[in-house]
Amino acid sequence: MPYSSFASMPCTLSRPAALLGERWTLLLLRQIFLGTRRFEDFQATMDISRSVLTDRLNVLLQENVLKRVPYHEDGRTRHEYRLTEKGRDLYPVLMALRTWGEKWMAPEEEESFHLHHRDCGGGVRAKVECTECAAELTARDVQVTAKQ
Amino acid sequence: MPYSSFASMPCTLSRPAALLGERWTLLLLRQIFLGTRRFEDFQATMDISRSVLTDRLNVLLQENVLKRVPYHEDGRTRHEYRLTEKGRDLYPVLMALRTWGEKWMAPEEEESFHLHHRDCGGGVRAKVECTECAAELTARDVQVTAKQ
DNA sequence: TCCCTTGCGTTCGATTTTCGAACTCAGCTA
DNA sequence: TAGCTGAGTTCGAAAATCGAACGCAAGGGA
Repeated sequence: MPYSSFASMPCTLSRPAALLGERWTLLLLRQIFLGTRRFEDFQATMDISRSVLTDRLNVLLQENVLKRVPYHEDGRTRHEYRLTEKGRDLYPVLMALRTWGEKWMAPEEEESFHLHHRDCGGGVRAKVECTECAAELTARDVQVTAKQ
Repeated sequence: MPYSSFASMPCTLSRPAALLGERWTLLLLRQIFLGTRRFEDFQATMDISRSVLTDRLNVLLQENVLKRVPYHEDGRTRHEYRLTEKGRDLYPVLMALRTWGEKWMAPEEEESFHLHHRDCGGGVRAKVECTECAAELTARDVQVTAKQ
């Protein structure tokens, strides 16, 4: 079973994991959420090779995580990469990574960006919760049952 | 800048992203959360090559996401791989992936596992919330400011 | 004692991915 | 006309991954 075939496994976790578990994809999404939209800017800020950048952008376009949007500059039409609704919905994944990174991989100095809620100025964190009782859940609170 | 150097960037998102954005690592963690603990079982369920499996397990051991725990079977001592507290804390990341996968990549048939809260039987989902007002947040509700 | 099995790796040559540098191409601009 | 710029494409070299075979230590059975 090659790595890519996880993309077709009947598991709601393994397919996203196969997509985002490709080299550069998570870092690319991080840049996009930070506002980067153009090929040259991805190349400059991440220093990814151009061919791999092309490939990753195309995969995300195909998966409908990104869309190409035309814009005008200096009188000519170009395209930029923007998140679709599906792409914007990946925000909790990135925030879960950040929340984890802050707790467990933070260096001595503090983080380089501050995130806060526009309305109230509070901090931001990812969590898992029960859809019924709204309790915060850890792996131990969750029972896994194979579907019959 | 090679891919691996993101591991040392002063960003609480890019370091975890560089770690989990390595091929197989997310899928390996998925198996571990599902209860797989032994080398042979990882090999059998994921069909990853043995050398890469060795490498990924070692990276996760080094990062202190996993620990080796001795156990006895047939009178001899062996080791299994278990999550540390740091590793268990990755649960929200995996659940965020799953929540996204369910919404956006679910095939016609339903998922192969059911997850539910042990105490009340409710469903499980990942979300991002404000640490002050507890509102659920999307990317648009969050302001990013560079730390000065 | 000798041989077989098991679990857990390591080694190695072949195949895939990724890398970096150069090249292409279209549409301005001087 | 020549040059510049954004957005790729191409291609040979380097790195990562693959599958299959090998190693090895600790039982168990004959």
